Amino acid sequence: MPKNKKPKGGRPAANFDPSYAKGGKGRGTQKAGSRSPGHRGYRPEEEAPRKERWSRDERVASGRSPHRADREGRADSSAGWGAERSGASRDPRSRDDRRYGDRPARPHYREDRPARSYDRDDRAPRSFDRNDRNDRNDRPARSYDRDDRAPRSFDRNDRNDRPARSYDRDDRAPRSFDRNDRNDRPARSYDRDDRAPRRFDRDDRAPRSHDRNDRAPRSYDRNDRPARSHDRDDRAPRRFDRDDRPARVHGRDDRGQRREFDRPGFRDSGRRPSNFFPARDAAPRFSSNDDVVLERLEAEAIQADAVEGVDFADLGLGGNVVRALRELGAESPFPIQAATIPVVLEGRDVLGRGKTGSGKTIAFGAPAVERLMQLWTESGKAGGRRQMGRKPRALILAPTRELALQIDRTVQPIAQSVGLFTTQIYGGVPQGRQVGALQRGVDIVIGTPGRIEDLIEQGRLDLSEVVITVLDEADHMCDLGFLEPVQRIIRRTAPGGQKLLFSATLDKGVAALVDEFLVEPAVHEVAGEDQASSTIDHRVFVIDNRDKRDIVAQLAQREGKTLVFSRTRAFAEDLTDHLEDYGIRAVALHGDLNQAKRTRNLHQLTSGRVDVLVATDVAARGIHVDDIDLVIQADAPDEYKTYLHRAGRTGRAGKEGRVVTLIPRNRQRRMSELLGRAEIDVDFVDVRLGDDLHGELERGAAAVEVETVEVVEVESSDVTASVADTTDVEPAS
DNA sequence: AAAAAAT
Repeated sequence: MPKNKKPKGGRPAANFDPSYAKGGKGRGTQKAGSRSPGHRGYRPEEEAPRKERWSRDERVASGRSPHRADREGRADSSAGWGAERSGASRDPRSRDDRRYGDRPARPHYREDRPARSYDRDDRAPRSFDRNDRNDRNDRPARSYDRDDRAPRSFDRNDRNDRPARSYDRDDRAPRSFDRNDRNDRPARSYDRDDRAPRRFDRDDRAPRSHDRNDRAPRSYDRNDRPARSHDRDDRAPRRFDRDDRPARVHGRDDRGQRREFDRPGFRDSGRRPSNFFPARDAAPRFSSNDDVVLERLEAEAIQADAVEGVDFADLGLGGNVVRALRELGAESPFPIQAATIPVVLEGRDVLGRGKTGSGKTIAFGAPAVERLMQLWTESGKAGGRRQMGRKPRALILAPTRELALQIDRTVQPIAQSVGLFTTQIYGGVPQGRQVGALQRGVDIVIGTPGRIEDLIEQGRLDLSEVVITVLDEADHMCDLGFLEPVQRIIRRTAPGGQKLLFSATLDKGVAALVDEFLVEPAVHEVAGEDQASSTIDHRVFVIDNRDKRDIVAQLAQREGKTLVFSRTRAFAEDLTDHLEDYGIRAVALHGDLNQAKRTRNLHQLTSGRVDVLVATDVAARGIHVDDIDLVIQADAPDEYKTYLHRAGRTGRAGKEGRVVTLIPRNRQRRMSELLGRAEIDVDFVDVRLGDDLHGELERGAAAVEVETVEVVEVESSDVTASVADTTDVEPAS
């Protein structure tokens, strides 16, 4: 769709669609949005074909309601709940008409969106045959042998006509042909609902006695902490003698090796790489309390099989919340949820660790909502309608915008079920809508540190009544660059408020926050959540670095969703281009893209419109996309935690997944150490361009299963094995 | 190196 058809008043024509004026279905009326009533339906936001792609994600990303607004004034998530349902049911029109017919004007937003004709897919044709590109089935088998390949006439010199690279793919020249030409692509459901019920497989659980009273006593050595204003007198007395703690129920100490690193003096042993916990190397202030968090984490392990027969109501959640969870697809609690929900409801501070994809969002989101509701009731303020300017009472912080958005997708319906309002506060989108929501009154703020601080400084966000603060990916939020803003934000919340820290890799790195803000936190993890019980198959290919892009392409040339990690934004772009050169539809996700594109590109993967997403570590943590079955680490991570989080984008909720890490020869030792820290045992395989890589993956899979079993035995009988030795341990087979 | 504010 070329930019043509000048609209009235010099408004940008980008979103104007001529077909619209020709009388598409239900388009006759002139309503809000027609700038000039005499003009034939100038309503840039209502151009028919694009509507289908105006997804929930995009609405939410722009600060709008996840709901489809039926009329003005109900566009933010906090304004629309309930009304949509009842309004929609009375509306005699078809669903599509309801969806599109009355949409309020949103020119200020739509104009932010790139014009369709600048879409990545509309780029100028390259010199090879485009028609083949999108039909993977018809394309002749490709030899990945470099010399064999037809010279790529689309080599970089052809691209001189491209503008300087801004990573903004919308700068590209328009392409003439229509998107609808793509009928030769394999059929695909473009209509996947991101909020589809969780398809978590829960059949592998064993029975459990859900008895909270036989929990081990906790140990504390924090007598120096100031008393907390909160009323905690009803708590059971606690022991302060750490040695009294019972041994872990689970025989194997799955953190034993990591603890080796934490021991004083280990640093001097020469085995510790300098980049391990760099922040703490430079910050001796943690030294005395280093092990505290870790020790407690281990003390509170819940058995993974202990949730059999327990439902959310048993854990103390109210009927509305339980129903909301059911609608989200969560019928019964996962272990980490069973562990943390009752404790959060008690009002205690909680540190929670559950492996990637284990359901942490609900583990903190549902009880936070329920608790907010209870506090509200106790204070006698419940039941009233929304009050203007009601200050937020819960805050959820996340490290990336995409994660904040995703958390809101889970928490908002839960909050809505009890009449509470949420809003997202993050950067990259105009703040007006977010501020508007705050002015109307919001109960739960979900966002990223930068914009939250910004709005605080502007005096538009007041956290003084926040009594529940959640840090998702809490260890990451304590990394250099994040920690200080996070501290400043938490200091703005109500003193004595409840704090919940969650992460799959929660470790002593959160000590800075724990010491300042938490009081006698309960620490929970799920026992036996180690790599041996993982559904992820790990592989390492040792490659020649100059073949990296081609090997990535060869690996990504497959059915199924693939997530590729790159260390830098520039390489993510480069790889994306390279994949497209191979005819693999791929999009990028990194911080050089504007937020609209980030959201859109991620949605391209979740919706299945592309199979390959090339991302920086912006996508490493927390992001859930159904059915990613292959993660390719084009660049190996530097930290074992990064490895675990990236790998955790696949194999979620008991599904199978595979991770392939590409490393050059000279990185084998470092990689081996990293994997040791992550407690993953993998054989390295030398691989060359042109090898049957997928065959290699399949061959590896069977072997790994056997090895994994062996590793458990080795480690459980020798928890003191040094990390450096771990990957050298050869299975008996 | 990346992420997180907007300018």
